[in-house]
Amino acid sequence: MRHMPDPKLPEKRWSIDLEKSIQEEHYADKNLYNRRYAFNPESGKELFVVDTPPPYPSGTWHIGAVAQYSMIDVIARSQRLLGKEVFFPWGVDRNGINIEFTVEKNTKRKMKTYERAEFLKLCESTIETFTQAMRDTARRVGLSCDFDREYLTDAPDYRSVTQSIFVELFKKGDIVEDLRPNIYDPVEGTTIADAEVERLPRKTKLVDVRWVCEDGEELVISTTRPEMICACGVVVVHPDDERYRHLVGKSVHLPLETAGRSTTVPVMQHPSVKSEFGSGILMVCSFGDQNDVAVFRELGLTPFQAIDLDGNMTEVAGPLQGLSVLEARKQATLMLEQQGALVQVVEREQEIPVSERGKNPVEIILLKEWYVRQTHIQDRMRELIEDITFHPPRNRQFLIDWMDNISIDWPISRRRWYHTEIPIWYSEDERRVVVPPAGSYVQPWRDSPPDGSRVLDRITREDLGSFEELKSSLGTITGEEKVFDTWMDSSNSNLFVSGYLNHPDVFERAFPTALRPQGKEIVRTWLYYTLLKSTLVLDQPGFQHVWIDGLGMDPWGRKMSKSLGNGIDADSVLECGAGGRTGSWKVKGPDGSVSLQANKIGSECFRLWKACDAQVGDDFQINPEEIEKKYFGVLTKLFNVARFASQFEVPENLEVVPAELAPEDMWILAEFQSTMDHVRMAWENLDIYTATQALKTFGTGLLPSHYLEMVKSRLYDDDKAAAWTLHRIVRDFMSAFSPVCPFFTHHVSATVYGASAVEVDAFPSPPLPELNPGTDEGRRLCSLSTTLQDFNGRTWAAKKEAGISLNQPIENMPIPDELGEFSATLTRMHHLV
RNA sequence: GGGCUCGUGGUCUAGGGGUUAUGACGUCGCCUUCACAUGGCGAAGAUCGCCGGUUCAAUUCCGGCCGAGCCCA
Repeated sequence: MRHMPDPKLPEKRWSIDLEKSIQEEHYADKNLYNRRYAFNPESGKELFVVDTPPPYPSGTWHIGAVAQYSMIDVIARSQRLLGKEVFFPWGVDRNGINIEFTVEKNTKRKMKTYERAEFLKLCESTIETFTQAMRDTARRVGLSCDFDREYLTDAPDYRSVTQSIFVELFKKGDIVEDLRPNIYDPVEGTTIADAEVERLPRKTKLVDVRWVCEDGEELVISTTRPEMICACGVVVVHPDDERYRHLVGKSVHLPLETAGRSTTVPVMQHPSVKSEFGSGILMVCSFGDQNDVAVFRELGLTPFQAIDLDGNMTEVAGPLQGLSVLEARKQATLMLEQQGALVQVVEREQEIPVSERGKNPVEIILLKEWYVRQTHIQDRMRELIEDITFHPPRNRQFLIDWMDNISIDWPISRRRWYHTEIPIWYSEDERRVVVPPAGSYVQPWRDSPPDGSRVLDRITREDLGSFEELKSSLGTITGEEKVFDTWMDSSNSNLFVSGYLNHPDVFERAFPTALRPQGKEIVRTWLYYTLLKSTLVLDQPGFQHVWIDGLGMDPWGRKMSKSLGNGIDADSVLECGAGGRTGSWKVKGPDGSVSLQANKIGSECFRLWKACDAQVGDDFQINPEEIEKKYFGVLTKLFNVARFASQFEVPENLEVVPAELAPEDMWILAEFQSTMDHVRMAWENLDIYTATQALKTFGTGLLPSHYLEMVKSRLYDDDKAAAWTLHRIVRDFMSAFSPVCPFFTHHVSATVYGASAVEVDAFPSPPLPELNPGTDEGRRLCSLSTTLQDFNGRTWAAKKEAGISLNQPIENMPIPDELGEFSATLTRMHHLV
């Protein structure tokens, strides 16, 4: 046997250390990096802008989110491979109450005890350290973002867009100020949106209170909020409830003392009453819950303001004035008891609404706040989103469901600090407002209006003239102190990355934004609000495609959370195997603590796992042991195929098909072209799963097990056609596979073929179009594959049966007639006699 | 309490009205050493959550129930 040249790929196998050194090289050379991945709108290619979810830096990055980002990267890379000019932005969402909490916790001081400017500085420096950790993880998992164009939602350029959009919508009348019931967190002192409310189970006391009608009839009403009696506007019963029909129209006395209001309320009918709950009679207060809000609105009642901004009872509560809500509740119960109006108290489990971030029980109170009008535009939004392709299609339903529930406008003002400021000043008489010109970022709590600001009528929004001219007539102006809800910022992300305001020429070509990838848990917030903005501002659908992924779960299918102790750190998985260190994780399972171990994972294996293991939209279980077991072997196999190929000389020109291809070369090319056709279509459809599965099946199955075994001897004999076929397939395979494993394929292709797979900007074309799927010859050759695999398998099995090694001759293995064209090859391969 | 989604060998997963239900991991047996034991061949292992209905035929369609997840009240 003659000595074979050393393989061009020197490493014996794929390793995490190799992966890391390739990665470091990849990110170190900035010029090269930008040439590969930076957005160049002038390239002449079709634009494909990805509205990357800007992560919120809060210490560690959740592994489920990192997995999702790696798939967004796969999409970005696959679109580049298809020849698109991809903008894969890297943005970081840094506004918000979370960082305020972190600073409060770190310094053990409440926000409002600081100077506002001082507190903002603390927030900014704290969030910057978290941001840096996130940038590192982004590179470690291989994201090909345009990092030089990083945007931060707390930076002036981003905030100016938010402010400009506010001014625009205010002028159009789509943003209004109003005194309305608001969900309010009295502990944090801020309004919050519907979407930020969650429910926690808590024990509460349900008290049955005796009320007395004008005519002396007594009725019993159950309530968990006796302190709200002072804000009661009406007592209601169900229209079908025979028991109480006679009460309708009567007046009942409030069972507690109040101040400055009528001491009786009417009894009316309302269908929202649950007749089987308690006595079936409901007191409606401003505001015990959302249903109360609806009843007040529907019956046209004037609400009372019973709770102030600090969460204390107001004047209307009479003797309870000044008490906190909880104290007032106790006191009210006590007073009812003393008056003999208390029938009974029952302890029960109830889900109470709390703020998502502070976990404080929220109140619904009347406040003057800023709102984005949204109820009037739902029908138009529905029409516009028809044009958006959802991946998977069924996840469109999450959005529709949420939209079905929209009944009130979106409150966007918050009484917090580390957020974008509401860009408005009020005249001394409060009838006029000053707004800044488009493109500027202002902080009205400390700045004066900049040049170019306009004066508007506060109610009619009529433009009264420039601020410079009218300045003296406004009196002392007051800057707005409130800020925006963070969704007001992040729902501009697609506009921002598509060039809105900043790059009008790009925006024209890039909008609707090609792709919004995100998790399904923020459909009702991020996706919904973004689409709302696109509708209000541009009357367009915000996106061409929306790709909604499932959630990362623990190995038992449960949500990962701190309280369950079942979290897995992203970096530990990506670094598993580096420097020979193994990974081990202690995870709390349903039956106690479980120890998981893996030897090597890294980014390529991690990405391959996510690409192969779950379809988009499905929740996925994250188990490092399984990731390694199921997918590291695939990398090893593919690496070995490439390494094996790399010992044979690479033909001068891989584009020119040799004249003398053998039948098995034609066969594998037909199979390869069929695979590649599937892969190309899958990449076009943003279908990562199908593309990766097809490549994996071909690359670890037919190619090595059957084709390589068939042509080995030809390769050793220096057969040019076999070498050409193998190299052409390996090279193009690496290109098609590069979106999933960019560093792996880069290494192989750059080392063996001198051109990196990550730079390929056209999907590899089939070398023999006459063998494409759909052609007769292509179909014929592919149809032989089953028979061929079956024959090879039977032969190997027969040798095993006979106890002989694979390179021993074997008798009585007739080659099936269909495989006639391969008979010489098969005879030589199996040593058939 | 409501809505939506999901429920396929031990584990994860493909599929879809019709003869023996896909693949992977794991398990077991055997093989090999001239690309690859991080390999190859083979075997065992599923009443496709449960109960009804539609149908000549359902795991696949419909309804109910149970379980999981997300969201809402």
